[in-house]
Amino acid sequence: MSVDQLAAPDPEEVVEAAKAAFRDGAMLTVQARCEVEYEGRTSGHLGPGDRTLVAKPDGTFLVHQPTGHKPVNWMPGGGTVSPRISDGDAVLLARRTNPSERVEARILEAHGLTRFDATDSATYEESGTEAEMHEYIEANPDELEAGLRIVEHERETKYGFVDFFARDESGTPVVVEVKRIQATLNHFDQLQRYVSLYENTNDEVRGMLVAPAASERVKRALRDNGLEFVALPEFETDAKGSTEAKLTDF
Amino acid sequence: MSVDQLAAPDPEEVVEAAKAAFRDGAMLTVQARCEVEYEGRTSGHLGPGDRTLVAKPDGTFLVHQPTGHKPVNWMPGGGTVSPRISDGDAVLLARRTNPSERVEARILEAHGLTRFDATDSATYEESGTEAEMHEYIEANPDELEAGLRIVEHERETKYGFVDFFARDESGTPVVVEVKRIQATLNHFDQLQRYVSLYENTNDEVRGMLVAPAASERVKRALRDNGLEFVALPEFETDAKGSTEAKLTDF
DNA sequence: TTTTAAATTTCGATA
DNA sequence: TATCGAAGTTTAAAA
Repeated sequence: MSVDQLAAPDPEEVVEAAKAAFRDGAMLTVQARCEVEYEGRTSGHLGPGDRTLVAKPDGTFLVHQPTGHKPVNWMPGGGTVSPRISDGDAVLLARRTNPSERVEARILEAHGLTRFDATDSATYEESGTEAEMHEYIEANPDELEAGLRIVEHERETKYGFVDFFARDESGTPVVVEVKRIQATLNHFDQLQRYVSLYENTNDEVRGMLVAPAASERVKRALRDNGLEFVALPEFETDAKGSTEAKLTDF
Repeated sequence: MSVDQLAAPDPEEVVEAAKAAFRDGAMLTVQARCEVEYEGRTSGHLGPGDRTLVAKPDGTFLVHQPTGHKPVNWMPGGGTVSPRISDGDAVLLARRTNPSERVEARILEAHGLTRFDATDSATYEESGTEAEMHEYIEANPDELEAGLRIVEHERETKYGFVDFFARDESGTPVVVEVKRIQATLNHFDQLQRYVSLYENTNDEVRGMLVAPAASERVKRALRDNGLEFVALPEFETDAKGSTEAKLTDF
């Protein structure tokens, strides 16, 4: 069986099970009342409460409260998790270097513990990414503007990469920045930076921000600075249709 | 006891336990071989493999592979998770609206299941944030430059918020952008955007990027555009010292 | 509800 | 190894 469960383990059992799991490359999940300390890029403390702790063989360590998407404390992979007894409690210490940081969970009471010898060779296959949007634009530049020709994709400049370098019908250079999501002021910044680069060497250059949508403030910033916004609403995606379809299963 | 564990539950047991947990506001953790589908802002598929599934009472749903910090699939809180039997398998469907999206985990084989009636009233207390850096600068403007006076904190402009609006010893306006981490080109962009606003109405304006450090590329971009970088190295934080101190515990 | 910017962002690609 | 930009980013605060 690939799973071993312990109910209400005492501190020594927690440490033994954790050591064995890490040695064997198994995932560890602990339901516990615990306190947590973090020290690293910032520092913080979390007082006693019930949380689900997850430790992975790659050094990932997660502390999940009963609500919220993000773990309240965590350590990304690359480091190590070491179990020990301290002042009579089981303590899980996750550490890494570069940046140097540590999360320490003091287990005041372990309610449950599960060791999971998991094997997973599958990789996540995703579609609908910005890369696909690039492919679409490269194949259909007319969708942005009639007569637009793509000259170069991902052109490197002194200060960064331009998504597309193009020319319009009259041959004027056009810098194109593409976003998969609603455009933000930071995206405007990026485009502005690229365009100002070309303006230093070439007076005639257009800047075009392409996204499914943009807020009014972003549109005004673009307009005020002689830049253009092109909406590609067909790239707005949600699961409304498919959700409704599946709901008929019920 | 606040934890109930099942070993190798069959599909009906999984669905019953999940329904009961969601009804009672308990956390649910399942170790299982499963397949996962996502449809929403993008779409994706994950073939069969061993993962740890976590469902929270607020609708949060996480699918964790044996490696990596981020869940391979997830649903943030605010929606619902509904269990059912489909083609003989237990299926957990997490949905939400705005944006409309869904994650469906088909459990091919449940190795373990834990229901956790968790109560956690503690909140995370953190220090070392950008807000604290702002407080420090407001109290110690001389650290940025002798004679600098802070005129306004978080001044709103047409294109966004300026961290500090200040004046130097000779009365020249200074726009100050503060970053807690090493400065990036995007941070330079932001400062450039704010400064260009004032340049339209006032020829004399200085732009100052304040951060613990900056890459050479960022420093060059600032220099080339008449902007300034001020290093506050005392805000570089890591846990090196404290980690080494604690290591003496071993 | 929408917008805005921070985040212990993480992650992947690239030089 | 550093740097840069995307992300199903999430989250919290402000308008």
